[in-house]
Amino acid sequence: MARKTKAEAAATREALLDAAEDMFMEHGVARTSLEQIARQAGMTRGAVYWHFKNKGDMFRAMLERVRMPFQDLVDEIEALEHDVSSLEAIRLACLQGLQRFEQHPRSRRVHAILIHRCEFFSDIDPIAMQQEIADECRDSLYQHLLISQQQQMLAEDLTPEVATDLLQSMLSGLFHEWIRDPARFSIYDRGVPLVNQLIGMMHRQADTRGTR
Amino acid sequence: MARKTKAEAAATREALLDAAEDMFMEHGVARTSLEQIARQAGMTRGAVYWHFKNKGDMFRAMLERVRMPFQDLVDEIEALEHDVSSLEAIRLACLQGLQRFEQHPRSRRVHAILIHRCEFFSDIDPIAMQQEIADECRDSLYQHLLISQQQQMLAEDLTPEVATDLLQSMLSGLFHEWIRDPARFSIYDRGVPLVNQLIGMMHRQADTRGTR
DNA sequence: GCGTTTCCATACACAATTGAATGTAAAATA
DNA sequence: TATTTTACATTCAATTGTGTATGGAAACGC
Repeated sequence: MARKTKAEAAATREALLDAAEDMFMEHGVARTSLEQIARQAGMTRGAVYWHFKNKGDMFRAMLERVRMPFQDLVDEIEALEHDVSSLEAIRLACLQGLQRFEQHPRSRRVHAILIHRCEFFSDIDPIAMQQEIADECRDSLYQHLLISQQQQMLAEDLTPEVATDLLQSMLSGLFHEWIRDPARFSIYDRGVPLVNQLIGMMHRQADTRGTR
Repeated sequence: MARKTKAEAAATREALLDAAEDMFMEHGVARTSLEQIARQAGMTRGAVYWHFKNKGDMFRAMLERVRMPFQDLVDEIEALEHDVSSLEAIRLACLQGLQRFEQHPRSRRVHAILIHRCEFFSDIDPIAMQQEIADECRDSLYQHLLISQQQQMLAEDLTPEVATDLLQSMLSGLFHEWIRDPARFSIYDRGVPLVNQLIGMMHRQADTRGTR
């Protein structure tokens, strides 16, 4: 086979990763062979083994195309409008995150694969990867909720630890329910009221809501 | 090989399922062969193919040993003490469910396998199975929260739909966080304050009582 | 323009599983 | 007790996927 331009080679690499996403999503990671991926991309296994060491290496590369740490969302919010309370920043960051998932089909697909379409294989541990993502989100949430409490924003009977667990669990559960079948409902439409309601309930009561 | 007693045969069937749990948990469903399962149980593949049609059939049998519908939990609560409000019944059923998971290692293991150790294979669709379990739980929650609202137990700004989504998402997220690595924390210890806090916040305000 | 490197196709050897076929001795059964 | 059925073990054929080795033509560096 003739050698390709650097740009062409990079394009086939992307095409291979696209094909991997397709097949992983449709048949699961374990049940798709490298041959299937190659043919889906219009190539042979030779191309796969040229660009990647093996299936695990391919999987890692696929994940690296869609990283989106939660802290980045908060940073974006605070950079955009820097006079919001930390609790409000969290709320907006959550909504922003929901919107991202809704709008980036690649991110959605890859996460769906990570969570529901793969198990152990070669030197890959998807559960540890999920753990890492969740921990990062959780730490970020906790830092900001700690500040919220110091700013007297949290309800009096609510510790930042419980608040973190609540938000983290709710977001995680919402995400899992949605990613199981994204066509079933819009994570944004269902998530917005949940985030607003929960953060509203966490807020120290200053308005007229909740009179007896 | 000598023929076994009916009781002995049933015992080897159970032993095979136990072995399957072990190997599925340790190496994932796709990466464990029927030979590995058989040897783990001290048998050969002949025994496996006698008791089960194939790996998928084995997987189904494994799941059937640990079914625990959420509605059953509520029924138990209401049978035990029949003069509690529906909101309180939900709360107690949640706590009961948490305790079950903590106490029944087999249930924990099988769910961990269903969620994190398997993907598509043969005619099995684990995601659909998770969907089924989640839907059953969700429907049950909704029915009881609807009644709670009719009994004027819910906060005025809280619809039963949002309440259902909140509780379901929170429970689902808590469960997913925990099942990813059950040794990390106790789902009961972390879950009890979450359930109490969330349901407390959902409750129509009658006094300034905190969590308990 | 020439050697070198790159990008990929083709071919091959090897291991791992699967399902089914067959064997068999003891338990059920009548 | 004679016969049938059960509960496995053993063996075999066939498939499938993997990693690697090899080849070739075009792109790249000089």
